[in-house]
Amino acid sequence: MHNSEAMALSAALLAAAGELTQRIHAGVVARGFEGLRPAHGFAFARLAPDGATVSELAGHLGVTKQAASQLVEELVRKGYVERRPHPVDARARLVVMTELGWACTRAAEEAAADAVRPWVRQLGGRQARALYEQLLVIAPNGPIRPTW
Amino acid sequence: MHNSEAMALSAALLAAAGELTQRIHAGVVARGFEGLRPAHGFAFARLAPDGATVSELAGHLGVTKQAASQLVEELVRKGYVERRPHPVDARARLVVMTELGWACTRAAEEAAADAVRPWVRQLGGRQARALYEQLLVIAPNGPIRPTW
DNA sequence: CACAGTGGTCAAGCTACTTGACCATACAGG
DNA sequence: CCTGTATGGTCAAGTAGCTTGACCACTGTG
Repeated sequence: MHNSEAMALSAALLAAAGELTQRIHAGVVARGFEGLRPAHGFAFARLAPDGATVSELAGHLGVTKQAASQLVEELVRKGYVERRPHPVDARARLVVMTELGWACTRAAEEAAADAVRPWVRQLGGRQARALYEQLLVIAPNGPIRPTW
Repeated sequence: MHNSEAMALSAALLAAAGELTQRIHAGVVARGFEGLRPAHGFAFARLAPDGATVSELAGHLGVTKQAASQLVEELVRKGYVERRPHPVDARARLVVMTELGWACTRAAEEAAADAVRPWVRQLGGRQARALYEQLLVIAPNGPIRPTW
């Protein structure tokens, strides 16, 4: 694969990621969840299983813990998450999603499905799954960096 | 494809794009081009063939023309591009790359090739090309949005 | 030749991030 | 059992890159 092709692949990857982000965000807004940014969705993805601390969130988002703390504060104010005392570490606070947060996550999943659907139609289900698996191979579970 | 899978695909796509951006940027810096951000590379990609106007650049980057103008001003100050009178429209100014700009672009292509190489090794050349072509299908030539 | 549309820049404001300082708690070593 | 260092979290202030708004130069159509 030549240098120029590598560059073209990068551009295509970035364009696809940007468009997808935009579509999901638009879908979430259309479902009535306002005042949120894509970065909040990435935070939800990390919080969803069992909650997380601010520091873990910061690592996941690729920002400082101060920035993550501000983001959490904003989500608390809007009712999507709440801070609870950490069960085993009295320094830490476990951030968990509220029912509203879960509802927003479900909306995001629906929006993601809507956004991906035309791709599946164009590629076919088999190739769409191949795309997914290829992406998993090359980016196992790295941090998601909302800002470049 | 279920909702949760669509979300996972999105996350994988975003993680891959973010990691790739970071690697290319690091490679460019390592080759001696400092004071640049990834967004500048996306600008170069649009300027490379025949130059472009500020408005075209703004459309490509998904920002206002004021922001694009500031970005161009910065690149001019650092010697990567220069503004020339537009050949057919006296209102417009054609932004073209200098020799330094071309050198930086070549460095970025090398860095992109370095970043993509491990993926090609893991996936195999055949699947890597398939990945590229799948991405072209789903994101033909949309704008690149550096910031979310 | 009037006038709406477009290309570009200047200026001011906003927002999400950063760095720096600080406190509370954890934990390992004397 | 202290003491020193590391870690989790927040407060405060500064910053970078974007936005909106205003404006001028030029285009092109009626």
